Amino acid sequence: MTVTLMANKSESDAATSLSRRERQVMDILHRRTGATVAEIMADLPDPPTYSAVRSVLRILSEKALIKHREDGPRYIYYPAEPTESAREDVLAHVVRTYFGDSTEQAVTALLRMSDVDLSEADVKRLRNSIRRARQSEK
Amino acid sequence: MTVTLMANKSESDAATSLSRRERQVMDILHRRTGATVAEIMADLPDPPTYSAVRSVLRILSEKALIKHREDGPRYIYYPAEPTESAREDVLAHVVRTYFGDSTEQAVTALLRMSDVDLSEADVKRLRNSIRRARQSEK
DNA sequence: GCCCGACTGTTGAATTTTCAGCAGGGTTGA
DNA sequence: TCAACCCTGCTGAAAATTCAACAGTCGGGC
Repeated sequence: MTVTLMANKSESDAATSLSRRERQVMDILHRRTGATVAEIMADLPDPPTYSAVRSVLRILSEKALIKHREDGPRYIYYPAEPTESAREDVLAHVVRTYFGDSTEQAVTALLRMSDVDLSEADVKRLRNSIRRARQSEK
Repeated sequence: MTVTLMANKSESDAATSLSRRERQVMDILHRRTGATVAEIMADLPDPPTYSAVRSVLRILSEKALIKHREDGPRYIYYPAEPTESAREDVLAHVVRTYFGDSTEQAVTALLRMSDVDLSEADVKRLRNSIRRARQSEK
């Protein structure tokens, strides 16, 4: 039997090992589920030049963190790992770092933040979506 | 009357504007709620030298993102903004970036990930903790 | 009292990240 | 068909980050 232990410091951190710009670009690609260079540039804080953006994209490609498809004359870049998969990693990181690994506290904070009132109806909806999600993954 | 608008791209990003090491160190400080240089160094991926860590700490101090108190002969560093406050920013960022601003989806993912079953008892517990949290903030 | 060890403050260099300019190729519209 | 434009690929430099070495200070044990 083989057991894989996650070293306490690594966390499979393709996540934390990115540079500032790299991370910003990845965020944009997840938010927009794909974007052109122009769109990325527009969304970046302190927008750099077109060339600068393309440099970051080249590096992300080399690291195999993004892919692109052609859309007429231009490229549309998107995350190599789909957003749905990345979600788990991100949530795990946040829960561990900011909530002492307590999922419950994280959920509480989320609901509180968003002024969700957790009425009966909401609970039912949550239950259903969780159930559906579980079903569809089998 | 003065109205402050949040530019759609800024998100008050003291968060996304940090360098790789800076972010890693901030994460560690939040996780441990304060740490010595030695502890930080031990937790960093690809641990650099003692001096390197201290450089990052100096920069974070200059940016007023961390403080320190003395503990006998050494310093204990901790985030200037307490973890509780930082939580909101982080969650908002994650929800926006990875869940299309849908808090509900984020909650669902969290619960699903952690195999929480959302029984009656759990719901009650959640309700209570939210209620308590709301009370105590008034 | 004195030495030893551990820690901080600072300086400057190596490395990485970020960036701009230029050349080449394809697409579009007249 | 042809020209203008937009986009990509690439190269090298500027800027920022990351790092190591050194000097000084403080506390603790002998």
